[in-house]
Amino acid sequence: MTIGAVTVKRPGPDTGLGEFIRRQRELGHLSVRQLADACGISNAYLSQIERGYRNPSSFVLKALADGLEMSAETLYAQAGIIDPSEGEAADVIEAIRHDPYLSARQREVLVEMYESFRKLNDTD
Amino acid sequence: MTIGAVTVKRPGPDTGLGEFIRRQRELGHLSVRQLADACGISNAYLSQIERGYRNPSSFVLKALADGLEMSAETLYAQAGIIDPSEGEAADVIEAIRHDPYLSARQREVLVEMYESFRKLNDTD
DNA sequence: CGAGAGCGCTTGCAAAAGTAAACACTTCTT
DNA sequence: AAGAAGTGTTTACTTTTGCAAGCGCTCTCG
Repeated sequence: MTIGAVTVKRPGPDTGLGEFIRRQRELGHLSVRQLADACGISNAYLSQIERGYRNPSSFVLKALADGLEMSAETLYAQAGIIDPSEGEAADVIEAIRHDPYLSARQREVLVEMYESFRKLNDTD
Repeated sequence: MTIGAVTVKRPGPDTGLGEFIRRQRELGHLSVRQLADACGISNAYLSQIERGYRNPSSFVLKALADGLEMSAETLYAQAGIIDPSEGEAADVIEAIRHDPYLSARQREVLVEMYESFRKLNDTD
């Protein structure tokens, strides 16, 4: 929320998961209603989740992972619901480097594209 | 439940998860109260979960996984909350899909590029 | 200037989660 | 036999989830 020139952090308790969801949604250029519809939940509820006022059930979490087109595990790790060590978020660059079916040139292209995406997201 | 000589399946809807939890609990020789205490939930509630009358939140599910000393993933897979295949192969696609810093669209682009590379290499 | 459509957010309520305190039953002890 | 302590289950209750409907705001279009 913005008041005057200052962005104020809202009170909602423990917004770790909510902020993560919001960031993912914004990266996908989706409105609250669009993502909520895609997940089959109400926009009101999604808004509350993102600001940490509601604590989604496992089913809603699953729907959110699907709606965000991401692994449910990644979302659960963010929610602190599984240990990050379980189903470790594998490093993309490492995986590309170790893939025996790619050429050196192809590996280079993929890594560069991945890194440029990451850089783009930083400046959003 | 047993009536006469016949074991009758109780009405509770969709007992897949509940039956799994009960089996695991019995394998560990724990009573309902013991497991419930270990999980920080009420014994009444655990009883209801096992018989499919309640639908535990993600936090309760996590607590149950801990109480049963099993991977949360395994339990979530049983609950139908994650795809059982998730979290196994740490190949490039998995790594991309797990990366929390990419947008859905970016993940899609990277996966498509990777797959087209693989396809190209097949016909060599 | 309206009118309409989009945005995120608030409110009030129905439905479900989750608990405390019982119940009925078995088993072991005195 | 009576009591204590264990088992799983039921009931009555409070709290939280999740939604429909609306609010206030901004932006675009005729």
